[in-house]
Amino acid sequence: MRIGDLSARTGATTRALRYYEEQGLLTSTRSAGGHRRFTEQDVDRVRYLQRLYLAGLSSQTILALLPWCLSTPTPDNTDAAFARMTEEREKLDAHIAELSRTRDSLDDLIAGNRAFRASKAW
Amino acid sequence: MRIGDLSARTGATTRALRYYEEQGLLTSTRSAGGHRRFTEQDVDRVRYLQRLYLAGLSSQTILALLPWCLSTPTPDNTDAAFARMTEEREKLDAHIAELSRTRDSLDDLIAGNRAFRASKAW
DNA sequence: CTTGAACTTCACGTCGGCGTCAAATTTTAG
DNA sequence: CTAAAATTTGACGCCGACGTGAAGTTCAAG
Repeated sequence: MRIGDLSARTGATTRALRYYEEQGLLTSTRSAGGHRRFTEQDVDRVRYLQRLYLAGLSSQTILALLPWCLSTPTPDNTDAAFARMTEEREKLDAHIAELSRTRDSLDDLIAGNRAFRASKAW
Repeated sequence: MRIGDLSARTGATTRALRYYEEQGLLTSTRSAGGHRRFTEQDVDRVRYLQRLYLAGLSSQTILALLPWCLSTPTPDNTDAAFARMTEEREKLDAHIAELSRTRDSLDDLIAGNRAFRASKAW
């Protein structure tokens, strides 16, 4: 599969796909002329990457988790990945909590507005 | 009050305060020599700005909401501000939901790891 | 009056995830 | 075989909320 095909099937731009490879999140073989060749598995992989990006994880974080996610676990990387994932989960949790607080304060503003509108007969 | 005082009382750096003014979120009078003069009200105003920034709102968004928050409401800007706030709230909600899904999938990965570790006697 | 702290404007640096243009090459269709 | 489409690498652009000097001016204290 060529890069344009992978792009069409995942929705990621070709630029994004090259960026993913540059970051070590995606690998490819090359044709005689140097063009990238991707496989069916890469479609799933890119979709997975997109989910992680959408989740607010950075390339570095994804890179740290990906080896474990995609390869056969070994004692070494299992321990490290476990620690890293737990750490990320906690960060994510904190992030969610912060956003929730923000939402609440926004709700306060909205409630104030609503009350104000209700008290007035425009 | 000078910019350093306002900085000390709000925790915002002087750079940030000048940036707020540049963005139209804060106003000041000037001394004969051109130095900014702030009032007690500005302390509250900056703290309010900080809350909104902490809430993840951009300068542009804040700028759109501020007229309503700080001035006498009129029917026009009340409606606009209400719409804007509601919109922001929904974006935030969607973002939170997305992060929650990611956290869940991360939990799945962690659970898988844990089970794997438990099944092995290293 | 002098010192030095506080202040002024100007303007480049930062980070991440790409967008976008450019010139050269490769692949594919006819 | 040729023209056109796809792909390659390289490199600058962008956004947002400031950080971080730099060079010059002003203010408050002794």
